[in-house]
Amino acid sequence: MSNFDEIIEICKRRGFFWPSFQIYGGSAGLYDYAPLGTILKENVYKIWMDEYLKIGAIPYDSPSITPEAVFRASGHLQRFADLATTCEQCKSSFKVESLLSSQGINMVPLNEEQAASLLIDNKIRCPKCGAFLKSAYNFNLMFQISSNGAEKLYLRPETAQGIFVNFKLLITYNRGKLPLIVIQRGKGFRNEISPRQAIIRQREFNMAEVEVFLDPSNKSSFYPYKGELITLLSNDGKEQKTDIEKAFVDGIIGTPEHAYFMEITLRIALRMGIDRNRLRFRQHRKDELAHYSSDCWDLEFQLDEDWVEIVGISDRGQFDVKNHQNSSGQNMSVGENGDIIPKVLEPAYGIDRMIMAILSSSYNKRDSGYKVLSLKQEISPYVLAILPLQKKDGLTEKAQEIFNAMRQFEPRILFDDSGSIGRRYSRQDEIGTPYCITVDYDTLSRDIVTIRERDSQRQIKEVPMSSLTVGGPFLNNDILDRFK
RNA sequence: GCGAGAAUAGUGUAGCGGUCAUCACAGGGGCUUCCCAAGCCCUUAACCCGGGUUCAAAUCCCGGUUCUCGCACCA
Repeated sequence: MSNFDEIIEICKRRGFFWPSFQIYGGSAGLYDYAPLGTILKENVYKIWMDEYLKIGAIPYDSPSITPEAVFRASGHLQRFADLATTCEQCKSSFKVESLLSSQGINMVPLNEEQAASLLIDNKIRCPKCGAFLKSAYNFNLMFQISSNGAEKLYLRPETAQGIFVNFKLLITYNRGKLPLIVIQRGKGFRNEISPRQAIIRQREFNMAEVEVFLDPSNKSSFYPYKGELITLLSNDGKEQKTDIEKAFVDGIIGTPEHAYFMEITLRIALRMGIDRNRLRFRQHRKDELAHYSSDCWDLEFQLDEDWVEIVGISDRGQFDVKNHQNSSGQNMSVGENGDIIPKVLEPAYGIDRMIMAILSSSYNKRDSGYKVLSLKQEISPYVLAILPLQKKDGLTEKAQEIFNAMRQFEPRILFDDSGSIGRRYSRQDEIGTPYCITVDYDTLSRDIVTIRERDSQRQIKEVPMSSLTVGGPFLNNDILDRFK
């Protein structure tokens, strides 16, 4: 089993995520977050939101269902509904548009019939086997949904458009000031041809997007501040471990705001517990840029042999705001003279992939072969488990009493009295709970407990019960400093 | 979407025409043990779905679904 497979096995067995609708055979590319994964995901979102609120971002929440007009303006309608053809002889599939352009025909067919007749009229052959291509079909990556009105509706492939269309309200909310940072978490939907690798490529997935609106004429308000060290792979093929500020000064990263948000992104990933040594920023080649993007740096995570994109930080320029201004007729310019169309930098986070990166970074095996998720305290579904040493002599009742007191101020807490104590420690290790409190005979006689730390397996003994059951959140307790 | 392989308890698996469907782990209950998945006993729990072949199908055949791996796709 690969590292990835082992993590998936734990996630299914312990309840981080499960394939959806299994009793009816399942459905490709859809996953449920199980109980532990649901808490973990909220913790991930919280860190993300915290870091952006810190720098003055304003949050937003728009619908997943989106009318066609929005995607006509954004360019998604054309770019998402590619016309494709399949060779009847060798079964290979191709984009009609790219076949035509390779023959010097620069036409974009508007529908299936037109695409088919273009193929036939120009006697286009299959690049693989040479057979004539005769038919075309619509290859749509957006989910269209039905409604009782005439208007066509789609499930959004990114949350961004919900922000762009309401730019005017948002900039007014911000009292007309640029820069403006708007953040939105939510579901995105893409009709992936072949969903793969559990929660890595899904048809419905969790995103967290940031739209940074900037004055295109002004000097940037953002400048890399820390000089974080990370591997950069630029689109000229050069790879180097460097600091981000220096990379900007050296011209590897094009703009100071791009560098700044790369640093923010790296900080978020590290705070979540993603392994720095398995991260890199990779710049998109010109030919792989999205239709709205002029430059893009992805934060990628190494999962077994593959590099997986977990965040894309894309320079969208004035593309979206301009398009929506033109299509809607609404004036979206800002500034004292009303003549500024803002440009946009977009850090877009794939939350499911970040979760996979977190789990993979945290996964370890002890010498004994038992598995541990060394999740950061902020991220782990539960921070604490209360365990009676044995199930008799009133230890369970005493442990229950402590549990009931502590859960008043520490909701991420578990109680477990089944099996042996060692088994219970292992169970908590496997779901990443950083601390266990053991209730033993000394607790009964002297009101003291033992705290056990997950990664070191070290214990602090003789901790007065009252220091835990009265007061604030468990993680704020000074006693935990003794594990450092 | 194509090609190849696969699908059996919660998880990982054995069985490859006739089995009370194997085993391990996990789960529940008990005995034992006062600190790291020990041991013993009991227990819950599965042949992806539909059709066909056959006296008899988890097993063979045909569809579908899902998964894995390649190719393609990833705006």
